[in-house]
Amino acid sequence: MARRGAALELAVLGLLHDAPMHGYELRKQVNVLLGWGRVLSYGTLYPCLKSLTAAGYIVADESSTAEGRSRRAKIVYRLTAEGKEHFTQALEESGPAAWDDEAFGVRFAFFARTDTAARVRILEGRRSRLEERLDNVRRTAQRSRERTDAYTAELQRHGLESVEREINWLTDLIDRERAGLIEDPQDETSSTSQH
Amino acid sequence: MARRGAALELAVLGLLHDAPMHGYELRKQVNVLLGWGRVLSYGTLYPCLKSLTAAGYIVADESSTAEGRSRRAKIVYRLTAEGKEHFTQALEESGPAAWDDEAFGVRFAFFARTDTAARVRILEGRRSRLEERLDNVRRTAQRSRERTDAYTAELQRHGLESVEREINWLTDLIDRERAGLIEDPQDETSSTSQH
DNA sequence: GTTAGCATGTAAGGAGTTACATGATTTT
DNA sequence: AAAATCATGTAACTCCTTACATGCTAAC
Repeated sequence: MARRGAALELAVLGLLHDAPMHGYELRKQVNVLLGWGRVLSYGTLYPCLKSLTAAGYIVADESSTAEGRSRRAKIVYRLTAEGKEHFTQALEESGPAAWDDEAFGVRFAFFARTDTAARVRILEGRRSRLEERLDNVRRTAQRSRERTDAYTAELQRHGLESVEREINWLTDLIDRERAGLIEDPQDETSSTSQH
Repeated sequence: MARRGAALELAVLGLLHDAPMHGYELRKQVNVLLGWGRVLSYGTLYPCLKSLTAAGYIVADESSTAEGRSRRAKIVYRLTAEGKEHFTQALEESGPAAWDDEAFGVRFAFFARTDTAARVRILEGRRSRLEERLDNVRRTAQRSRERTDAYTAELQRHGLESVEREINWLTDLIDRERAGLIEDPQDETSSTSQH
């Protein structure tokens, strides 16, 4: 596994883990997880559902609305036992595949079902990935005498600032994880969540 | 035009407008324009250069290093008159095609060669696109009782904050444009352009 | 002399979009 | 009764990446 399109599959599996759903509803939820206003098309979602069905991770319950014939079926997808197993295993993975731009958001969304150690590993991995990028950019920016107009400089500045902010966010989250301020929602041990 | 892959073509044209370059150097520069640490592969760049050559917008100067035979050629690409024309025309376009995530960065990078009116139109278009997204997300977030765990909420919060920050950045830039604080580098007439 | 960076490409395939095609249900 | 939203899919296409294949040139 750890293919490129794994993020979508994981999102689907995780959402169906919460509750069975139609493809239509699923798409909206996936859009939230994928975040930042990008919308997933049905042309991507339905083939994905098909392949997950073929793999045996989900099943399609067609409630054929009585007489069955001409009516277009409404399909509710739900997770199988194998699907649950697969999802759980996928959540253990805390290596580079979980740090990618795409995958990270989805992994983060399911942190409630990920154990603390893995959470910290993922957050730290993500952070060092971004830090790497940051000084990569900074190095090449110095080295090559590049296009020096004010707009290019402003674009660069703004980009760096955004990444720095992202890194700070991750640092805060890591600190909070380590301090145990974010509790496992399954745990009933009193969580004194401090904003 | 205004195809999806137009951003890369525009970037190449714009960079070659500054100076003739090897494909190798071009890639590095494009990476800067595309920003945020993404790197363009040769598998994308060279076919693009080929198609731009076929279109007559650029020419490939092969300096066959004397005897010409077995040596692998080093190729310097440079803009033709038609390419220059095409680029200039492309910069006039200030509609939705210039507000896309991909395209916007590239358009911004060439703002020095774009007139103030078009700059403001693009910045405003970009801003309203982001605002649209923002309250789209906010609306759907309220409506559907969705996954309520702390991590999903935090992800959402962080995403919204980032977009808001982006909008503020754009607002500042628009104000500065209108106040004429950023001058056209070519212009010597002190333009206090007040929209 | 060998590593690192410079330099040019191609073939296969993956991930996703757009546009199309169809129909049911709810709200106004 | 019309409009909006819910709902399911497919075919063609595009952009881009990965992996491969080749060779030159400077530095250590």
